[in-house]
Amino acid sequence: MYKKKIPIRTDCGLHVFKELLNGKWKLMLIYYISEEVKRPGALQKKIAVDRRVMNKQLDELVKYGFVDKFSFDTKIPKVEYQLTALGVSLLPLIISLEKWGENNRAVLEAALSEKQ
Amino acid sequence: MYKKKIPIRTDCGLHVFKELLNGKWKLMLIYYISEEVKRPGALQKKIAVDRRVMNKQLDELVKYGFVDKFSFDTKIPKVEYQLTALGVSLLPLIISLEKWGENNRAVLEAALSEKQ
DNA sequence: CCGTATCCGCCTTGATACTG
DNA sequence: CAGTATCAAGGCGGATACGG
Repeated sequence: MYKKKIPIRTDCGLHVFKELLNGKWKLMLIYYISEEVKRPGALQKKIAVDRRVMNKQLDELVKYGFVDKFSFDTKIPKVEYQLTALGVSLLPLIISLEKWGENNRAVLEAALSEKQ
Repeated sequence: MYKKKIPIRTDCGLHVFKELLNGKWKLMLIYYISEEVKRPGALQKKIAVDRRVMNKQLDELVKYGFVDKFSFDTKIPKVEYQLTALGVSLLPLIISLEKWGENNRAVLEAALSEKQ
C-alpha cells in the first residue's frame, strides 16, 4: 500500500490496522501459524509465495510484535514461528474477514469476469 | 496492492476481501457514507484525499456493488452516495477493525518511531 | 532447510491544472 | 460543485541465483 506522501494517520483505527498489516500474505501467515503451521517450509507449501517475500512479511510481523521467531541452530537449520498475544488478538478479525469473503466470493468472481 | 503476477485466488476469503477492498480509503469511505456523509465535497473534507483518487475508489465501490451513486443534474451539480446491502454488510467488520486499531494504536506509533 | 542479494515491472497514490 | 487528463514517484510483489 502506498503510504509515504501523506503522513501516516495514527488517529484512525482503520489506518493503524492497515499500516501494520498491509502486505498480501500477512493475515494468511498469522492464520496458518495459529493452526500450528509454524515452519517456513510448511508455510510456503500452504501459500505458494516467494521465499523472500514471505520472509519480509514475517520479519515485519516479528518487528511489530505479532509473532515470535525461534531459530534452532542445528546442523539442519530449523525455524519456528509462534503467535504472540497481539497476534492472537487478530484471530477473531481474521476469521470474520475470511467468512465475509467466503460468503461474498461471487462478487469478486463477477468483478473479475467483468474486467475483460 | 500488487496483484497481477499471481492469479487472484477466489478460493480464499481473505483474498476476496482484500481484492475487493484494497485501496487506502475504501473502508473509510464506506464508513463515512454510513454516517450520512454522502456527498463528494463532504467526504473530501472528512478525509484529506485527492479528488481523483477518491473518485476512483468510489467508482470501484460502485462497480463492485458496495455503494450506489446518484447524480442530480441540476444547475449546481450534486452527487450523493448511499450504501447498498452489500456495503452495509461490511459495517460490523469495519467497526471491529477500527476498534482493534484504536486499542493497538501504540503498536503502530512504536513501529513508526523505531523506523528512523 | 533456510536466508538474502539483485533485478524488474507496474500499480497505486498524489499534485496540478483545466472543463462543464 | 464535480470530474478528468496528465505527470511523477516509489513501494511492493515476484523471479532467479547463490551462500550458510
